Amino acid sequence: MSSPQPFQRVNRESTAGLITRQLREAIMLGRLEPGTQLSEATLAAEFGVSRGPLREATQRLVQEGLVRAEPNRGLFVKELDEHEIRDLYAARTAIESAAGRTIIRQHRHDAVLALRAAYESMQTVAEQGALAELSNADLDFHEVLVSSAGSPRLQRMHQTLMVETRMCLTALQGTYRDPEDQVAEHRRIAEAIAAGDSEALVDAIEEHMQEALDRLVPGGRNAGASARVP
Amino acid sequence: MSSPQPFQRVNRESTAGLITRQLREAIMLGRLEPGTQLSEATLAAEFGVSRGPLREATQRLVQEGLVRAEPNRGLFVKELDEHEIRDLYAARTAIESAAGRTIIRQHRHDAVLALRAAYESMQTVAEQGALAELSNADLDFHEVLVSSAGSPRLQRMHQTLMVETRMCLTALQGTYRDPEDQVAEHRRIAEAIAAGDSEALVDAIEEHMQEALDRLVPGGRNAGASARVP
DNA sequence: GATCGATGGATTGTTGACAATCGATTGTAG
DNA sequence: CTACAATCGATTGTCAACAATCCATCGATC
Repeated sequence: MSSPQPFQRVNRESTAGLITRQLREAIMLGRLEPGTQLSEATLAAEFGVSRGPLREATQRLVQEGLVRAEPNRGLFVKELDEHEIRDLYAARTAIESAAGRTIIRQHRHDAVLALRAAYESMQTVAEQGALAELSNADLDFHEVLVSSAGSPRLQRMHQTLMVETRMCLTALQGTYRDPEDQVAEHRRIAEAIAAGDSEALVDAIEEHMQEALDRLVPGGRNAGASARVP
Repeated sequence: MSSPQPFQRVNRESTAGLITRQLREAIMLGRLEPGTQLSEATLAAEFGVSRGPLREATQRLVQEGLVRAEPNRGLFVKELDEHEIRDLYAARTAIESAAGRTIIRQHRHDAVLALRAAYESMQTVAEQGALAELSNADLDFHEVLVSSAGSPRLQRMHQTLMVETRMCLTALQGTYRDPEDQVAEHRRIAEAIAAGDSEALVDAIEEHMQEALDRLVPGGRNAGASARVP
């Protein structure tokens, strides 16, 4: 046997899949603003397909939580309020902590190397002052973190969360933050894993998420899901 | 203003939603055995609807991971191999630990009460010797655990995992286990939360999941996702 | 003047038929 | 008897038209 996979399976992605990707990206990057109504007929015409595949695509996005469907009313791009954003980051904390703990438990040195490479890549673009690229490198780091855990389910759940995260980042585009701090937080996460210190890892991730939240929801302070008593 | 929600919104569930639920339940309870091919035409005829809504329903299940779609071949009920089951329980560990930690962090005494009620309910059915009911009560406990955390995203991810869990339980229907142990494990989880001890909580959940794994995959021992070196 | 009811426009929800694709079967040549 | 090629059946993928539903606007009545 020569190479294990001489050729990649010819990828005949379904049209629904293609449309899903395009729509998801449009939402993610803010090209479709939150709250916008999506007309099936209009979109179908724009994509040059029938309403069948398009409907399938939008239904996927509904299930991903990026689109809200009001029965017999229409489809609307999901709007993320403060509550939603908090929940998003809580969920990310859960997934990414679990991923990190898994890596630690399995002594995955290759994962550590990949994570170091990821934050060093952040460092590089940070020094170049490419803020947009830094954002991508940031997301890449988290992607590497979760994919290194080798859990398809965690990874799939995380992907959805990362799309929403990108929505948030798009929303506060322009806000400045010290790139060095940003890189440092990720280094701290990676090195906690390298050191096999689960507690330090969870602390690092929780603080990292809190940091992000503070920039996204400047007003609200602690207040978990409850806030029943003032 | 009288009651905050005098009446619940009239629930006109879409036909696709109804079909999705029915199919999901059939898969969950083993009425549709893993590996079975699902014919759109046949199913549509059985449900008495067109292929449109039915297709939408199956696509949802595909995205939930309960059904595998081979392009131009057909739909097949997902089969859970050992690897999948391990991943499933790893993902559950992640979600449920996070849920528990959230409850602890927010000092949600109501959640503790709900959890105690849940395992006491287990205790009751265990004493009555109703094994099928005990299974349900078991799943209920975990449902309460995650829903108490008040995170829509964690809860949604968990629901999917619980359906797969039910598939597993259906598969090993008939295997006996000491009900007292089963209840005790859940009590330990609940009391770790009551005590606010995050570490004890995670330990309890991890052992609980390991216990379940041991019964589901008797052959395989540790071996995470790797098993590279014997 | 305010409330209730009817009409209109637009949207989704649903349907049945058509086309493209794939795997298995069968037939044929070597 | 084996290997290859064409055919066949079945399935999904796709489409355009139809029906049902909802919201907004407008008019009538109290």
